[in-house]
Amino acid sequence: MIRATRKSTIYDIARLSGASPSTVSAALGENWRKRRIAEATVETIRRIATEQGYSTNMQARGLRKARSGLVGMVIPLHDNRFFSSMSQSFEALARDRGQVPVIASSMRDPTEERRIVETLISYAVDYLFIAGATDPEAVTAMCRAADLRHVFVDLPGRGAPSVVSDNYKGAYDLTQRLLADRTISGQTPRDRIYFIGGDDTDYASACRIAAFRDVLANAGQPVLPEQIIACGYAPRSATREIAALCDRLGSLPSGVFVNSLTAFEGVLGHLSSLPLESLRNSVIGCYDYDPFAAYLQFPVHMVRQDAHGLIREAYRMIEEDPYDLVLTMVEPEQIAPRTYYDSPFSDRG
Amino acid sequence: MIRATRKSTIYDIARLSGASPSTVSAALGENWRKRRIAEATVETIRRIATEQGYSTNMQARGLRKARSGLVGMVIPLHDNRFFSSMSQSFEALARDRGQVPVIASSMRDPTEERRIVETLISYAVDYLFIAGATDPEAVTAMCRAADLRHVFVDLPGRGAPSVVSDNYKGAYDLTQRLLADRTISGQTPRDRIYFIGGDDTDYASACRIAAFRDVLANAGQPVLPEQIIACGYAPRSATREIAALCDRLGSLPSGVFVNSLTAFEGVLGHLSSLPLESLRNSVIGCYDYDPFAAYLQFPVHMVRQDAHGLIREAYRMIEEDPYDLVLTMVEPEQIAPRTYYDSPFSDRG
DNA sequence: ATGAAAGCGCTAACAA
DNA sequence: TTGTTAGCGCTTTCAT
Repeated sequence: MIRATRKSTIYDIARLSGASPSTVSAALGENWRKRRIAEATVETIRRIATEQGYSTNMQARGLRKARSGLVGMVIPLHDNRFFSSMSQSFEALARDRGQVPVIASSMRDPTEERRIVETLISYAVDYLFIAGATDPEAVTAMCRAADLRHVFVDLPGRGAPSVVSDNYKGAYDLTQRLLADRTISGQTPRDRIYFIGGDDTDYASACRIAAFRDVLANAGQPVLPEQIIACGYAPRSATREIAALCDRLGSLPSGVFVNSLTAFEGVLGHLSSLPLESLRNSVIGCYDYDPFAAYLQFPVHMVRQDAHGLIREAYRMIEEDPYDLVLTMVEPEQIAPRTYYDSPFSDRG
Repeated sequence: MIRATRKSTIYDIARLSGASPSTVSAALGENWRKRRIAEATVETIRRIATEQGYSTNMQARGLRKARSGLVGMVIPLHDNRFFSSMSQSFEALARDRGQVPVIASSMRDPTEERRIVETLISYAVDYLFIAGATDPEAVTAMCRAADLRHVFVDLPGRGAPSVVSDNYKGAYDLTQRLLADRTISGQTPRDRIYFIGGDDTDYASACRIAAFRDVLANAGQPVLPEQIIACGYAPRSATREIAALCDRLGSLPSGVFVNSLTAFEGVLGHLSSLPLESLRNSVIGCYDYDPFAAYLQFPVHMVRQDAHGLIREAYRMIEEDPYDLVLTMVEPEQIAPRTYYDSPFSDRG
């Protein structure tokens, strides 16, 4: 392997062009107009820079300017439709602004989250976006100390602007649709609608559960404790819980509100062991969207969160002056069963 | 909003502790042993640093050491099961090593890819991983000039070590399974197996097409040009092409090899408009895995690529001395229809 | 066992 | 229109 020569610096270009380092710096940057560098000089310098394969050392620039050109985002995990859509949008918007996105996943672990924020601050990111924060107060404290603008996404914090999905409305509408689609509406345990999946201490789930309760209460079918099965996000536990529920009831309940794709994956693990017939008298909804889940052999009502809208709003907030502590809601979309949905990104493979 | 005080530096800590900046630097770092700093001094300094909420300015350190602690990875897109799994693995492995991962998506655009590599070089990343490169030669040229270790993932380059999925074997096995599962095996157009989706100029697709041809040729059913429909990755075009094909044949063909999840999403758009009965005499396979696709009303043979294995190998390669130009293959896994698959990540929501 | 000083590559004030 | 200079915060010789 041939060892390359040292990367060239503005001093090399200065020497080669006969100009001074500061002239080179200006000529290569945006502000050569107000420094009144002769156009000819600029051209020569740029030509030489290109020839030498020069590129700005961003660490040096960042050190000098005390801004890095990096923008950080923390997400719970990469391997998730919703969050990876956020990443895609975030990257596009950051690049539009000439910034370099750094996306890190916290695995929903507060310690890891703090470590990541600390690291991003060390690298002097210009802004920080935190999606699904596990400890918003701690994040705000760290960002305040570093004088860093930040914004919460999907899960709000009180120390910074926040942009969240309208979970209440999304769940309200979904529950209503389930109610409307049900064939039976008695009051036996089997006739009820059950909520399964998620974590009720989690902000988003709490909102959805509240909406679920409200719709059913308004319909004169107040929710009993056993109708809320917040068994986490793991497919496995959802499989176990839905199986246990079916056992208790003697059949599938008349309706199931599944509170995440991963829980739905688990529910499916059980449903697929049932004869298709037994699904006829049940209505299924899932909070979150997956194109394949939309094509199962039974209809599934889904909710699609607007990841792009969330990030767009978050960027708006963080760039806005004054930098207000407002809470912005972004509405999710209801997806009818078997719809072929056209996402901004699903056209790329 | 309360404006925070300036971030503290080693000079602040030096002043507060009565030690010199260089002592502080050493005490805060790893090499205070060989600098024979008194243990007591180290402790005092660390205590004060913690009190002051000190954290290293990585731009300054990076500038001085000429390494940033950042590791870059380029992927085609975030919003994709396979690539986002790679991101997740990459992040974990980078963090194990105390590095900070920066993941950027190229949208499969060579210009964008070059721009990203350029940017990452500007930030002095320590290593660069390029997944699904569109122009490996250009990437290698840039990395050589910057004396930057890099490795190609999923799509090989000749200028650096490469780790790729064994697309030939994955497709070979999948095609054989389709062949074995078929009920008919005549030679009419309808009795053939069709390959749909992907881009035949793309390395991975080319390997898969080659395997597809070979299996069928070996079975005495040489592949005709019209059996290969490499219509890209967009769901839409797959829908159009499968519909056109069914039109031509008067029914679904006896087998379909779908060459990506997005193409499969499109194929599904058409299949769902057909009576379930008409699928009975067809066997469907998809190169790539999705848990929901595994639960459709008809059996789907799938192939699951080992994203984690790819990244693990890539890291091994890039850290190895000597840094050899070898090509490593990682085998994908065949997933039987309706399998409930337990991925390393699917247990998290 | 510790301090002083140079310098990484860049930008911005200030001079000329 | 351009050059000189200081300094961002850190690490690393080289002295002591």
